[in-house]
Amino acid sequence: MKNQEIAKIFYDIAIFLSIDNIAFKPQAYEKAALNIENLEENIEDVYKKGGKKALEDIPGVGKNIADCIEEYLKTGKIKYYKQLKNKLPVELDELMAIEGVGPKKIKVLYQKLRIKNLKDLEEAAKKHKISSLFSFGEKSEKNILEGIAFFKRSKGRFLLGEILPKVKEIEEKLKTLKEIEIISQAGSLRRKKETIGDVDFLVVTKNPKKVMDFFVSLPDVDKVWAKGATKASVKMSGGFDIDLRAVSEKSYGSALQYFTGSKEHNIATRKIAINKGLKLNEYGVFKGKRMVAGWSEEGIYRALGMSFVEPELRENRGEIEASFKGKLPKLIELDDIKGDLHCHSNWDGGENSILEMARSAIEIGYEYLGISDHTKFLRIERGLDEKQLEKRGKEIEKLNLKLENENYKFKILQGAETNILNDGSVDIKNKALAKLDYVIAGVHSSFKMSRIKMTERIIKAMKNPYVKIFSHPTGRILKKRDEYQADFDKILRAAKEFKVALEVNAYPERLDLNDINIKKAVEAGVKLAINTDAHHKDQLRFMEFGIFQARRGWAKKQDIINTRSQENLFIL
DNA sequence: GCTATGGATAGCCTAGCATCCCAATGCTA
Repeated sequence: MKNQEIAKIFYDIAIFLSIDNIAFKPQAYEKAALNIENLEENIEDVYKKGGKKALEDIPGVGKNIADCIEEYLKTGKIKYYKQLKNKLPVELDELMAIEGVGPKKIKVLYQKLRIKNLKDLEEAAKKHKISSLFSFGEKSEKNILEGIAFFKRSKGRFLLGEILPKVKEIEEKLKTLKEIEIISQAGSLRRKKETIGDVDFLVVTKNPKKVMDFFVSLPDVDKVWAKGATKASVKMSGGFDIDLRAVSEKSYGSALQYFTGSKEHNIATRKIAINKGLKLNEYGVFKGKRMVAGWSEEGIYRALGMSFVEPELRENRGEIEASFKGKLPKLIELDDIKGDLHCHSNWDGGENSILEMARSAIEIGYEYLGISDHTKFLRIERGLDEKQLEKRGKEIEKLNLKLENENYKFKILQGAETNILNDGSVDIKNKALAKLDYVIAGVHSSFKMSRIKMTERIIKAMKNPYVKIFSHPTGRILKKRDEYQADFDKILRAAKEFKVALEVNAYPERLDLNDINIKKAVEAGVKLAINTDAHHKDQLRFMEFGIFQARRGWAKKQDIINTRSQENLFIL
């Protein structure tokens, strides 16, 4: 789909325009980008069906932007974008990825030091060329170096959320080849890790050559790293690599087990095989020369005396022992979810009306949707104050009546995502909080507090009797910002004591809590809420990423409050 | 640049925070 490519260009144009202090246009391009990014239909199809007119029906797309889209679909280029890029030939992605570096600084860095990319930036910072620049100082230089170090640690990995849709598309294309009898994802992708290094596919075929030929000639293949009889490796236009391996049917299970990993899990399973006088490799489980298992993964584990281990658990973090004892958890599934408790409407910075959000939730099959708009401290997100919350409450009551009249068994809940201020208080008065169905509290400012202060700040907010959910509890942004410093064990104890659920934020850039912290919470008996933090109705679909994460953290249905019906949500 | 409405023009985009330099700017949510 060209949707993502076009959205990306418009996001870049927005940045270029804001560098030049141009008013309003950046927001216009950003808005168009967001809507194109979230468009369910292929934008090429939209154009084919209805021409430019149909493009202009996309919200935020007017005549000019429609022209750009048309130009891109016809020529693969947008001249306007090229002009902007020529004027400031820098790697926006790389530079913007560094926290503390934004559009204006990028311009200064280019004009004064000809810094085009991360490499230039790092060199300049190390040579202390930056601290002497106007509007920069020693601290900015230090922050830039720290930012680069952080970026490097997470470099070369892709967010599950950005890669999975592309992988599904490629998988569908491969499935069209009749020589492919079975195809499966493998590797960290199948284990649903939050970031993915490269994509692994495993296929069963009697004609591997044909499969390999087809694979390396897929339209989005940029470069073929290797191509052999049973394995090929390519670089895709999206920047990520895909490995494809062909195996025979009788070894499919063992190959899948082997290529799914993790490495640590595999080392452990192979040791178990040795202890039982067996040998486990990618071709099967062998007793001497006799193959005793290999066709199915279940068979592999059975041969080792284990029950099947879900891919998300295969990290050698206790799943092997639990499997032997028959104590593996029955993991939460997407179908268990009855509603989403964290999303934003156009009352704050969100894109869609409350009703549009609700209708999307109904379509998914939810029983309820909690609208949790930002509150007043977050001015940029047009956070609501007490009066606006009251007004919104009346609107929600009306909408609930409307939906009831349409015979839906569905309820919109009144929530709010309040801000935990530096002193641990919440930015909305209790009297107003009391009128809501539930309250979320989250940290949205002053991330660099000391560990002790931050922990106290959070725990104080949890003590507020109206706060039911602590949102994105560690504050990290994948590949961009580390967690803030806080004592998570203390927070867990407080969550338990003050009956606050911790959020598993499903937004692909957040996935916060992470797997390890989810497991800690589950073990501590702290309840969790898997929420999308959707700012657009289509983002309610992010729920699956929260589910993956929760599964990696050993969470069961009972651990998650929004698997319950609405009346029992907050009995913690 | 888009949307809404008076159909050519207004309105949209804010505030806290860190840093840099001691008032202003840029970044971030």
